[in-house]
Amino acid sequence: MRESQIIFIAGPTASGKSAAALALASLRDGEIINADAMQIYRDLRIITARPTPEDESRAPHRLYGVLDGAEACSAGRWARMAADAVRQALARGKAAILVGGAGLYFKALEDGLSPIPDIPGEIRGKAKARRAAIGAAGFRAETLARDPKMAHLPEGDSQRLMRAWEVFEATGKPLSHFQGLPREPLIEGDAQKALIAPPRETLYANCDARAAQMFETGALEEVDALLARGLDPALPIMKTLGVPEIASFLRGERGREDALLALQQNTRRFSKRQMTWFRRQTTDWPRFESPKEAVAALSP
RNA sequence: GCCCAGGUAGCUCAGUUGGUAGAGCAGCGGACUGAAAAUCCGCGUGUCGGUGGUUCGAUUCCGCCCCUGGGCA
Repeated sequence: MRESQIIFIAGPTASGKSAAALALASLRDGEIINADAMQIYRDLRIITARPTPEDESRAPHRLYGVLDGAEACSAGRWARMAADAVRQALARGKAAILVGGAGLYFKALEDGLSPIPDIPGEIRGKAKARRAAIGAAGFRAETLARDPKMAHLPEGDSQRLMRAWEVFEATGKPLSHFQGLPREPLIEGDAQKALIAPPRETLYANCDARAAQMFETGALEEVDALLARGLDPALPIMKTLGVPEIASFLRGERGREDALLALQQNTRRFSKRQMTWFRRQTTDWPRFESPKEAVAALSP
């Protein structure tokens, strides 16, 4: 019996996932599919640590830089695109190697998401305006009136409260109603999984070094170009790690060194959050301290 | 060498008229169903420089020592 042709490689930022995927792609004759929330946008190659054009040419890479920054991706949209990419790879007789740091994305693909109708974009603005008008506490109360099962959400969790508010606004039914419906996995069969979880010290050192390197290799120019587009600041791409930090430097609000330190710190915090997710949510994934070990374990 | 000011959490500091201490930042833990590189929630982690003394009790008062900064020589 041969191993699964679907492979999941997850890990926090700067853990060496991309290199592991590339190594595996040649060993397993696979196509690499992005499972990262920001590398999907084409505007920010450097700051999202997307594989270089040379690396991308060494094996098929899917879902990298396929969306314009003016678009908003989502876990659901990604999962549908990823499911297609997996099917296509398998149809070509290739392994599908999904790599990324977005735990929710893997979960969405593997378990499926509840069947919730698409919510029109305008409703988001409506929710935002409503919250601004009646305040955080009032907005939470109004949302709980629409969906009492959201009571576990603190008033500060604007995003989840707005989501619940929006779903009711658009469908007339509580979000929890939809969440109670069965979910359908978007892929067939089990995937082979590997979590790359380097020791914290190593991980943090990698985060720091990589951020410094980004500053030396065009990160500032890249963000400058993004800002020049004048996109809606609420778009996901505008919240990419490094964009706010570098933007404030470009505006003259802080020094370059200060911006770098902030990016390094925020990157470390991000990787810590990712590790919390993986540690708690992917308990059944085999873990490896280095990309090398993960590759070895997944090799044919 | 002398004088002065300090030595309290990883950092910057507050404080205790004597009852073993608390803020900010940093850090750590956690939640997570279409914004997830997002959005939130929680948690002081400490030989109060060292050592003697006074005291029922010293981080606090006193002596000596060590260290740091400034001044005078």
